[in-house]
This record gives sequence, C-alpha cells and structure tokens, in this order.
Amino acid sequence: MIRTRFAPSPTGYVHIGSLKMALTDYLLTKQKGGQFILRVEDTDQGRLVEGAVENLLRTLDWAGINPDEGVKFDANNKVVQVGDKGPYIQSERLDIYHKYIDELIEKGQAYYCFCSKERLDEVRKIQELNKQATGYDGHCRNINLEEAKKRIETGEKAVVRMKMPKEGATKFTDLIRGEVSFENKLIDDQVILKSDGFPTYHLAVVVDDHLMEITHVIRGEEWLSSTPKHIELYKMFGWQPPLFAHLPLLLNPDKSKLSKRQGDVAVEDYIKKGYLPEAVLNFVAFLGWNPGDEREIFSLEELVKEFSLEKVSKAGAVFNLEKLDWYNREYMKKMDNAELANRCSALFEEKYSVNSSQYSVDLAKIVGLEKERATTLVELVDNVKFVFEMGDYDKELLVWKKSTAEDAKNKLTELSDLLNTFSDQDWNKAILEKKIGEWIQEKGYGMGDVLWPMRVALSGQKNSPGPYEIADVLGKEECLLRIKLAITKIK
RNA sequence: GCCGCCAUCGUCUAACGGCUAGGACUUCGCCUUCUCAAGGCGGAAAUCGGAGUUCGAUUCUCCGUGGCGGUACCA
Repeated sequence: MIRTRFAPSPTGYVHIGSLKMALTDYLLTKQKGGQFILRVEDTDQGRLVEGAVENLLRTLDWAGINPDEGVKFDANNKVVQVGDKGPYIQSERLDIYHKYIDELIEKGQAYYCFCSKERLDEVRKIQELNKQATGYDGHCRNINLEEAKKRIETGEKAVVRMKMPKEGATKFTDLIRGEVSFENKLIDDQVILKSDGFPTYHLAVVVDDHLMEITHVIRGEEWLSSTPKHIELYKMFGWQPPLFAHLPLLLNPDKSKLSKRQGDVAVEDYIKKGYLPEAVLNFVAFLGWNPGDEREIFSLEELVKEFSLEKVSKAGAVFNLEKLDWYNREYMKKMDNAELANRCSALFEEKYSVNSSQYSVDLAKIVGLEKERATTLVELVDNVKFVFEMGDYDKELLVWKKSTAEDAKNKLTELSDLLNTFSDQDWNKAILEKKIGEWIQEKGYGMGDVLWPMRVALSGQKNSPGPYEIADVLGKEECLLRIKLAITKIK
C-alpha cells in the first residue's frame, strides 16, 4: 500500500509545477491503489494568504485530482480534515514538533543557537571571501545544555539547529536519479526550530511524513540538495526514510526555473483563460514523461494506467505554451458539443447574459461553429459573438473578389427569394447545402459569388464559419433578416 | 565561491552498443476550399567538445564546457 502526499504552502495560488507534483502523486497512488494525502505546510507565518486553502482545493477539484485523506472539501465544499493521522495542517501540529525537537535536544543531536543575524551574515561573508563553502560555523554547537537552558530562561532568543555529523557522506537512492551522494561536512547545521516557535520545513516534513506513513516523497528537484538533511533526521529519530523521487523542474523559455516574472505560473491563470483541465493535465504530464511510443493524447485514466517513474526524464523541461495551446485545441475539437457548451456556460452567461439551462441545445450548436477555430474556451465564446449581436461591418466586405456591389446585391436578393421557399423542417445544414448548391449550378453562378456575400451577410465578418453552418444555427427568420439588412447596406 | 543535478532538431521527446537518429509542437510548401480554420501530403531542423572502452558509440567511462538547482530563523 503506497501513501503519497501533496504538501503545498498556502500562498494563494497553485503553481503549475505544483500541479505536476500533485498529478504525479495522484497517478502513482491511483495506479497502485494507495492513498493520496493533502497536507498544508503553513510554517511560514509571514506568507499566509486568506482563502488560500479553499482556492487550492478548488483548483485540485477542477483538475479532478482530489485527495483521499487530509485536508479536503466535504459534500458542501467546506474545508475539513479527514483521516486518523491528523491534524493535516502544520500550524495545528506545533506540540508534536516540539516533542520531537526536545527529544533531539535531550539526545544531543540538536542544540540551541543564540547567534544573531548579524553574526551569521558576517560568518558567511568571510567564508565567501575565502572561497569556502558557506554555512553555519558551529559557534553554538558545543554550548552545554544546562547553560543554554539557563540563557533561554533569562529570555534570550534562540533557534534550534540539528547537529549534522562532520564525517562521512550521506547517500540515498532517488527513484529518478539513482544514487546521490553528499559529503556530510558540507551540510549545514540546519535550523529546525525558528525563534517564533514554528519548525522549519525540514523538521516538519520529516516528522509529518513519518507520522502520516508516507511511502513515496515526490517533489521538485529544488529539494534534492536538502534531502541529506532529511535523511539524517530520519536516522536521528531511528525511523525508516520513505522513497524519494525528485522530478525535473519546469522551466522558463530561457531555461531558468519557471517563474512569475516570465509568464503565468498559476493554474488559476490557465483556468481563467479557458484551458481545459484535460489539456493542462495531459500537457503537464508529458513534460518529462512519455509512454515510450508515439501517442500524445492521454486522459487522466490512461495516465493512471500507464504512468511510470522509471520513464521520467532527468532534465528540466521548458513550459511551452504553444504545445499547451495545441493540446487544448485537440481536446476542444474532440469534445462533444453539448459537453463543450457546458464547460462554456459560465462564460456565455457572463458575456452575453445567456442562460445556459434555457439555451443548452442551441449553445451546443453555437459552440460547434467555432470549436475548430479557437484555442481556448474564452476565445471560443468571443468568436461566436456574431450569433448574439451583429457587428457594424463594412459593406465592402459583402463583395466577393472582383464582383461588384451590384452583383452582390442581386445575388443576395435572389438568394433571399430562394430561402423564402424553404420550409422550417428543411432548414438544416445538409439540405441548405444541397439545395443552394444546386441552385447556384443551375444559375451558372460561381460558388463564391453567392456564398461569400451570404456568409458575410450572416456573420458580418471577413472570416467566419461556413454560410450553411451559420444559417443552420441562426434559423430561417434571423437569416432572412440579416440578408435583408445586408442588401439595404449595399445601396 | 562551494555542493549537487543535468545535457538528442528552436521546444517536448524516442532510439535499454548496431538501421537513412523516429514522433509531436512550431515553421515553410502543396492539395482541399466561398473566407478563416480544420483535414491530407511533403520539406527544413538535433546527438555540446575532447579523450578513452569497443569490430562498432546518441547510448558506457573520464575530463572539459554549458545550463539549472541549492547554498535562509522561505517553502
């Protein structure tokens, strides 16, 4: 039974890289029938953001990767904690951390440090000057415990540091990178308890992962070099460390770690822009992984079935928006019109005040008009604007190639007469196409001479879906109205 | 600076020592066509460098080089 956890800090938004980690956790656990746990890591009190947890859960829900245990929504979308290994919010676990920190202090594996920020800066500066590895110099490492306790009783501020061994090396096997080794003497005596009484990430993550019986720690490569500290803590406590997998980082186009400065990194940004969760997940999963053959389109279920850490590449991957766009277009094209309309319903309501429940059948048709032309849902809804409100278009547009305005007017008038003879039952794309096509042939007109002005009359746009599709969506009455309008425009 | 990780088309990647180095995105050309898309066909585009090991290296080893990450009382 495997247990994984997604353990973000509630900073207000979900980084797209975090989503990739959460997805990987999810895929692995679902594949092996384990539990996926959500833990909130809020040990940095200075970075708390109101409503961040709700937002986090909403985003995961959008993606369809909901936790089995830990912090989650209940049936009414209220944030609750589920599971017998809680609490799952670190700020509610302070007494637990203190207990374990005290244990290390008593065993002599951690110590109080009274060094000021100024002294630490000074030490670092000198080390840099001498081209040495930077790190804590162990100034307080050998202060006798009795004395340290006395100093604290008198009100002196202190932090607690772990006592890294000075000899040997810490080795561990990363599921993606294989064996990794660090020399102990170069590893810092990491602060594990801050002066505000909160533990640092390093201590909290080890204690929690152990107590919550996490089997696989999946996180970004930025954690690779602090892993030996964690391994050492496991050793100090006498615990079995979990398996580690450090995933390659998502990169900016300039290959630096994906950052806010160079574009959108929040999943919420992509939701807002109208990307489908299917596309985002598929895209993100394929950054640094592929099934080994040439398939590219994978549903979440298929990913669960086929994903494997062994096939994850070691190098970072540039977050390439163009490929994301392609995925989104693919999923939009493939998607059933009714479903697609459903995904757009909020946008329709917002943009055109169209009530989705009332118009759902029509919305499906409308969405079908532009789904092969749009990259995102937002773009799709924008593109069908002409269905709801005709723009004020240039009459020049009604003229096809070298035909004249007079030509266009005559063709539209004749077409209008023809369309008048259509019964409402006959008013659909296939019959319109057949009958109008035959009529054009009989008359010996050029296709474009009729279809171009017809299309522009119906859409008001230079570029648009085909005239038959638009006519089908608009209905007979509206079409005749628009054509009449176009004719009056010409003269 | 120090430590670690990494290295195939512009980008995402395939090729578990052996083929004209394959696919996708992007881009370009052609076909289709009332426009724009979509679709179909085709083109351009890569093994960081140098030594080894080997009959043979994209693949294994070493050294360079480059990129990235870490180096906080942030995660």
